[in-house]
Amino acid sequence: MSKSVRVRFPPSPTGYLHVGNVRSALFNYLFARHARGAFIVRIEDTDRERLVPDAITHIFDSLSWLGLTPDEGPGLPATTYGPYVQSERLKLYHQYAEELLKKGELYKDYTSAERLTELRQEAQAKKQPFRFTKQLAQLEPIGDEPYVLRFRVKLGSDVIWDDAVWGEQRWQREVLDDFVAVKSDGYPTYHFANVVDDHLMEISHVIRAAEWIPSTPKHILLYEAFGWKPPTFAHLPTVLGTDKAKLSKRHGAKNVLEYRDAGYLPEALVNYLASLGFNDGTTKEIYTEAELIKAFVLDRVQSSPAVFDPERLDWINGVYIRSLSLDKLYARCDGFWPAVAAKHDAIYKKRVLGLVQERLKYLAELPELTSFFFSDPAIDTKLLPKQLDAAATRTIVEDLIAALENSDFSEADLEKRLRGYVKTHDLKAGQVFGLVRVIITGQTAAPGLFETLHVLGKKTSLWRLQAITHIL
RNA sequence: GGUCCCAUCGUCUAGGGGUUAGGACACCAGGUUUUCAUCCUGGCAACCGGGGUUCGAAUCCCCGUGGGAUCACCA
Repeated sequence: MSKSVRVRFPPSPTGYLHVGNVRSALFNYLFARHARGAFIVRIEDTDRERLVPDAITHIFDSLSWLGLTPDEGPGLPATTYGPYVQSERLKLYHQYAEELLKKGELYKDYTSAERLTELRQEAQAKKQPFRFTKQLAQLEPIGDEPYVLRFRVKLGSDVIWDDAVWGEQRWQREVLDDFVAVKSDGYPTYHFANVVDDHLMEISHVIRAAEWIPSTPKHILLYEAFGWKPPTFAHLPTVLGTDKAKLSKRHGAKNVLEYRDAGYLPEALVNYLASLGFNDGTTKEIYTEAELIKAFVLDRVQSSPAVFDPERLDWINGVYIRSLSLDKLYARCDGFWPAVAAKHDAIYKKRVLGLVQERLKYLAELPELTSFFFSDPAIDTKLLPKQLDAAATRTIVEDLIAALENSDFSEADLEKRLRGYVKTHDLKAGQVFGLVRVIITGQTAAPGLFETLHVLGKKTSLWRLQAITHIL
């Protein structure tokens, strides 16, 4: 048995979890479960300026909605690895920073922000890549200005790692710059805190988005400076928007809770997200979580970027909605019914749901699909069959009222009477049914007519037919 | 611009020295049907280009092109 698998998902509470982020969380989760290892959530709140107050709540709500339950993390029973919030680990970072400072791996830099911008602009003007080195640093204070701790990148052999997804990666040290490890406010940067924590928490695999590839060499240098063994790195392909650019706010990159609120099922989102950059080599499309866990291996993670396709998500969600039993689906519909449905009981709503289940792509469509079951629709007379003039329409409606007056409103009887009427009057079924459909539902597209009338009931159905005669 | 990465239908992808290059979404057509949806059947649609290597390349190599990521006291 090799060293146990421990992976982590380290969100920063500077924003909400969007689908790109959560894909990383999912892959970590699947990898951990597959290997019977630990899935750890660590909050990286070292950017004090951009903290978003309710982001942490949002992040945990998102993970729990998707069922990505952490084994270790904030709010969970304490372990020797905790705490799992970086702002509570400051002493640790200072202690390790001190160690590197003594070793000469870190140095104090008093360079001002203005000076830094100036240097960058100069480099820009000369079309040279800007690379901060110790020669550029201001090693002594002029007054009482704050300093940062920079990591000294020494020249040497290339930094190499064997990425579990991308294969061997090789970086020349010349292109790396002396990055900041501890900021002037005393907080560590991502690079520093991340490495210290991953080591202390005995993280075995760092599975994160591909945008981290360029900073991985810095992390490796840090491991080297400490004399620590780096974890295995596995970078996940970027998730792109339809315009092929990295998914972000400007795509309206929806955050996870927005999908919840639109009535996507978590298992459907998980299924879809898992297919973004991973497949098991079969033609299987629909996976339970257990199947994903079983199938998930890093070997089969893609290195080419994947475009997020909302239409495919809709399809998968529809598949899941259709596969649910009526009771189970009903249980998920809370909060999605139109307001007018409130005064109706569960039995009635379930019957309605039964009629629209196969038409739903996501639950937020419920109101537009079902509102006429709960309140009389407004009738747009332009939707009535154009082949019939007002007089003919009126006659048919009146005949129909008479024909249905004695019906028991079972689907079978409804069908018998309506078809019978069409036949004896030598009319077209489509025309008459279309007419009734618009009168009853206010729409030209709706569930089956007999089922609809049956569920709606005799009183409401006849009432709607009668009402229309007044406006014809 | 520097560095790095990526490249099979519009999209997600399978495959990979010799295949009719497979599946799914979307789209189109037909069937079922009272509409819509579901369901069934069929169709459209791809190996970025050029050189090599090879008996043979979409597959391996090189170059080009295109796309992406990243170059912060943000993560």
